[in-house]
Amino acid sequence: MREISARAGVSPGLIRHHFGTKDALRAECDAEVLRRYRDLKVEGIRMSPTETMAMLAELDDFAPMFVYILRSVRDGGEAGREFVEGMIAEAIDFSEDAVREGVIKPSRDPAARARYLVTSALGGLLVQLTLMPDLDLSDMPQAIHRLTESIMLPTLELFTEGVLVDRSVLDEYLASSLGPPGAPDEERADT
Amino acid sequence: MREISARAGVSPGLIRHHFGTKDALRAECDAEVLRRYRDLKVEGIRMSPTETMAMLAELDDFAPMFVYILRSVRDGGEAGREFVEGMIAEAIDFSEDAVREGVIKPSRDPAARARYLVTSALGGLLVQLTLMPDLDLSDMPQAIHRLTESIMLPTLELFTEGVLVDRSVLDEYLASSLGPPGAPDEERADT
DNA sequence: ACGGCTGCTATACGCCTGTATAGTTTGCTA
DNA sequence: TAGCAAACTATACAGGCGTATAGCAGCCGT
Repeated sequence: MREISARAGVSPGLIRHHFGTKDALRAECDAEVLRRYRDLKVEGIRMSPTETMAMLAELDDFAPMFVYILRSVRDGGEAGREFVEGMIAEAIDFSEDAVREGVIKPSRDPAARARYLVTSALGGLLVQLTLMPDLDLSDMPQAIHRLTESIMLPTLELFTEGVLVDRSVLDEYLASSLGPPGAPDEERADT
Repeated sequence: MREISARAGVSPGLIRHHFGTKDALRAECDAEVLRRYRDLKVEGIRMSPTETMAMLAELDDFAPMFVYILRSVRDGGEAGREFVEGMIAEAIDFSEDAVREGVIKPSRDPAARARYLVTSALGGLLVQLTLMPDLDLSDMPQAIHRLTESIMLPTLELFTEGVLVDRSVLDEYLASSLGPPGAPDEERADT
């Protein structure tokens, strides 16, 4: 609180006068960031979550917002969850279109794949950022830029070629979990 | 400190008496966990990082250690970094062998791929765990079990089939970043 | 039996944090 | 210009934290 007020150039009491409690301030900030993110998504052209993230990170204007979101995710608050679930929902929609357009392959469980891809991308970024020894908020955009670059090649390799040489592991899994082999691409109902 | 001592059933003063400062205690705990992890890796059969993580999470004996590690990674301390870098190093070795044995495909940048795969897997797990609304340490093993299960299918799909339908994106990237097409900067084993 | 060392507790100090309250300045309007 | 509400400050209070100090019980070699 005191640090926030100091950075704002006001006394600590004032921010309490305006926002009430600390949690209330946090809630308002969360709502504001969520709102801006949604606006961004609406006004922009249809982008994959990965593209959106890259854009958020590159543009200096959005960088603070981006680190705010990453922090929210890391800290596990309600805002973080909302953001991630939002991205997953977007990813599901986006994949559906992309599959229809013949850009990406269909999945046996599109929702699970979207969740997996979003959390992996977000989490991977988060881990690599938190493990950077000295990370100043000022060179955040640059750091993320370098990161996305170093991730580009492995991602594209994995996304177009996979890693495994043959299908045996996948087929074994499908056989053991879906019953008879050759079963249709149907997600199994969890008990 | 007080909570730790309470759980240990001793007075707060005692733990300070034995360990000195709080950071010293933390350092000893970090070292101990790192040591146990290394022992585990040495005594065990050669496992991929993913297998190791799954095992860590499933066995109730190792679950506390596993959440300790995850927390360290999330909090970005030295221990977390050491752990992640260790896993990456292991993954590099492991992939080398697996490539040699014809199990996984070679990469244009094996180190980058290993880093990408480890941080994604770890980060994805971390994000999904963090975003679980009510997470008790007692049902941690179960939570991780469910998580690994929900991740299994997308992972296998992605690892054996990829997501992209054609190679155009990858090829464009390779062309633009490596100069003239067909000029590999590292060993290149095309399919 | 006796110092002395070790394991251990009780209590308090100083610091930081979020919060509350009283008082002061500023700006708008009657 | 007077008055009043809103913006803003100064200061204090309570709680939690890591830490420091003083004291007590039990074990040990001599």
